[in-house]
Amino acid sequence: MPNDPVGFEKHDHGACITEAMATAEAHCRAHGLRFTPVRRKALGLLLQAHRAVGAYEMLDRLRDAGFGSQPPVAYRALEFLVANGFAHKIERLNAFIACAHPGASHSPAFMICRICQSVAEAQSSPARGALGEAARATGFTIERTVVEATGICPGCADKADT
Amino acid sequence: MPNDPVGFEKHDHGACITEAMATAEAHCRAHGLRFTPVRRKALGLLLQAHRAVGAYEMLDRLRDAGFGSQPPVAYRALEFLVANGFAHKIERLNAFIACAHPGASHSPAFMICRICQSVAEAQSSPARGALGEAARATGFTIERTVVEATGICPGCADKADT
DNA sequence: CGGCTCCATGTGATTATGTAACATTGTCGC
DNA sequence: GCGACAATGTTACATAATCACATGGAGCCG
Repeated sequence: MPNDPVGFEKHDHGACITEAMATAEAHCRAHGLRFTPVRRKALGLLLQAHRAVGAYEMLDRLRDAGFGSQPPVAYRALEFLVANGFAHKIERLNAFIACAHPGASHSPAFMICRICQSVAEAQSSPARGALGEAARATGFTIERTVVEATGICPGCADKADT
Repeated sequence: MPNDPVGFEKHDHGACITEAMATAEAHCRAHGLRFTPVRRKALGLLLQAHRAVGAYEMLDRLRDAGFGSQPPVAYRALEFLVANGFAHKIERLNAFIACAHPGASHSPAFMICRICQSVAEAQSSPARGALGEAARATGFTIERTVVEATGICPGCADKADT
């Protein structure tokens, strides 16, 4: 597996982590949610990794950090993060990634590089466009959408050119 | 599990099956593909079911029909159908469904009812819209897209009104 | 025909992913 | 403190998917 850098562009990584944690912290306080140690650790790990992380990989890290060692430990923490918009599940990869725009209104779309597995998050408005039209036409009520594109990220495209 | 009718509208089911099989048949002949008994049976089962079918459910039916009883049997047949556009994988459900528009250019979008699990297929053009814009902006090359909306189908909305 | 190659199939074994159920512990409001 | 409820931990299990290797049939070439 390649995959260390990610997101297609460079970040001030440390700052982006601290900020995301602070945002989550604030959101939980504001909404009476319990941002417990496992959940905090799980979000920290996702932010640190800065890529899509499988539930069982998360479980390993959580065990290393002294938490329980059974699957539900990881799944519950991830479920909490996803439910509250701090993370997203990438269906194509059966993996989870920290949200890149916490707080934003959120109908995310993802671009997944099939070479290096990196994932970038963008916004989408699926209700507009062909899908929304089809939904209105048939009487379907959209509650949530998954939009995931697979392809080649700029970094891998460059390497391939060589 | 509810789920017998599906697709949100009524069909002439028999005719739609025969036609889809014929289309597949023709496509294979034209492209030198081998439309073998397992593959034919698998497509038939998908069309018959007219809903999303898991790989292991497919395996059961194939075994009943006298084919092998190990997972690869189902996965290989499904892989063939998907690769050639006769079926699609619904990532949200880890299940497969017969293509509703075989032959069409194909960038499908799905509407999945969270009550009755029914699935309808629509066309999408993800390259236009917010996602395409983001891809162009970052230099990402889109090869394939997954677009899946979950929500409530008209049938279940009616029942809920009661 | 005989032999070759390629692809498809069958099978056993294993890995990966995800849930159900239930006991225990901790937190919060009263 | 006490009752209600949320969160955690663990056992066990269910579902989904892949690897590796042997067998068998279709088509080609000589």
